[in-house]
Amino acid sequence: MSLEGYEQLKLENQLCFPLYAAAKEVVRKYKPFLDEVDLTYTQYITMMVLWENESMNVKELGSKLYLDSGTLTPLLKKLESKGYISRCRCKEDERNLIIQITEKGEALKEKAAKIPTQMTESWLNISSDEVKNMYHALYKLLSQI
Amino acid sequence: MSLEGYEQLKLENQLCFPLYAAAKEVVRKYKPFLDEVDLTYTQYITMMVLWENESMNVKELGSKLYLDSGTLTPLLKKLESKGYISRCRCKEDERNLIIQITEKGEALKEKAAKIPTQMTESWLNISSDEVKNMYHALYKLLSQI
DNA sequence: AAAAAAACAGTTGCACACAATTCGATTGTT
DNA sequence: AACAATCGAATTGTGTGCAACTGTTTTTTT
Repeated sequence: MSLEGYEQLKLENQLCFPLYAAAKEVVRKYKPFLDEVDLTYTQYITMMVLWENESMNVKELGSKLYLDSGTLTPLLKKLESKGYISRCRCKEDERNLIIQITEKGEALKEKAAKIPTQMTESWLNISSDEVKNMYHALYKLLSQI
Repeated sequence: MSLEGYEQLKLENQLCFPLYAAAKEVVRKYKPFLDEVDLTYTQYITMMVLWENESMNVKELGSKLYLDSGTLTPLLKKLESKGYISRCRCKEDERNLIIQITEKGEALKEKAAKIPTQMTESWLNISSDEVKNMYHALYKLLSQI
């Protein structure tokens, strides 16, 4: 893709744009399913990490999610107010805030388990090879940033 | 990718997550270059559309950018206050707001032309085949949503 | 032990993003 | 012509997302 003059400045010649737009549209596609479990997309991926990990601090959570405390602090308070997680200072090192799933949060896992299936059903037209290739390319890109 | 039980609920088994994370990180990567021309990423892609199209209304702009008036109205006011665009009601149909590039906005194009090159230089490790494949897969995904 | 540096969560300020609603202008229908 | 329906932009409210900064706690240096 080496283009002359202003060609590179065209929206359709940039990889970043479809990446940006597709990410947004996919998140939007999740909304009706997420509404049923009363989670936003960001809250949902946060819960996914916590369903896998008994206990984490904000820093660890942020590095998995590519989010910082500025985003996570209010989001975690919201999840706490919904009763899905608990937030408490680590006794050994008071700088850390330990996030843990509550019973109610654990119970949500069952309802949420349907979501990935519902989503994949809604874009069946993309071949599983394409999904795999995109998946690997995206993780490669992520690792290089 | 047909997985049993809760396997599908793991972050690393979902395509949406690397898509979401990579899009954010790429936008973040743009920031230092965009700072030099005093544009945010969203303002930048808006200007790209306007550099290609003399005159557009908000609706048309939104459909190219996958954005609605709730996002665009304040953003366009900002670009107007910076002097890069003009906003005025269409005389034939007062419902439409016509957006046009100003001379100052046109002049910005030259400075902005460097950005795509600077960006591609910063992730040279991704092969151009991978970029092409990802590009097509993303547009296919977008077209199906 | 005291001072400096680092680590971590929280806060602030700004800029999206989108759903839902409102408002004015235009078009379609009777 | 009068009314209803539609259209396009703007507004409102909520939730991110990030840079920069703050305050507290811990670690490292001196």
